[in-house]
Amino acid sequence: MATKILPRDFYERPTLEVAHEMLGKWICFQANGTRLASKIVEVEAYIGQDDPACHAASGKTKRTAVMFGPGGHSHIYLIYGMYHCLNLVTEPDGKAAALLLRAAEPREGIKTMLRNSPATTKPEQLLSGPGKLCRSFGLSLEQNRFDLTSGSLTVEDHGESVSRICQTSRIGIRKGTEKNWRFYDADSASVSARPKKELASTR
DNA sequence: GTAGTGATTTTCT
DNA sequence: GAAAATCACTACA
Repeated sequence: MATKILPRDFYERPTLEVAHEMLGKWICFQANGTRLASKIVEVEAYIGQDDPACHAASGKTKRTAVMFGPGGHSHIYLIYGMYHCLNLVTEPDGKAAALLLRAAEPREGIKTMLRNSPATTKPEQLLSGPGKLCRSFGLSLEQNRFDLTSGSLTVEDHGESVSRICQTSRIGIRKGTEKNWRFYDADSASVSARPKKELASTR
């Protein structure tokens, strides 16, 4: 199966549509000659216009500027001072929206990922969460605003698909939990499912 | 086994 | 000065 990098057209469509099709695609990153690749199994949609949880909801800032630009770019930022989150910008230029990659299944470069995450020993748990995903990939603010169509960070179609897609409320945010914009592969062991906390909205 | 809390830095008000 | 889309460790049953 020939692999192909997703064109910018793929991203510049309605975010919820892209989110659905993003599951099963591969996220790939080349670092120091090592190729890392993993299958995306969990994403969340953040749409600036009608989403109180989106960082871009309260206006365009330096931090969220890339979300207002054209789709097909990476948006990485630091959360809670210690962890990074990787977003894929969607929608055409001028509309703020992005997909947060929450979890993936390791496919290539697992050895390197294990070295990046010493506390994690099981491969299926290397990428079971947005913070862990970035740590295992070695992503930081250096990779912010990368072009996903022509850089060392890309999303590819390997012909894999997801058998069952679940749609639930989002996790780990304090506003906008009523939006059911979280999508994940129901059959994957790498999903960062936390059923008990999903029901409890307060913290 | 579940539940609760601390870590740590970038960005915005 | 405060918040932020998280994770891992500790305590206790």
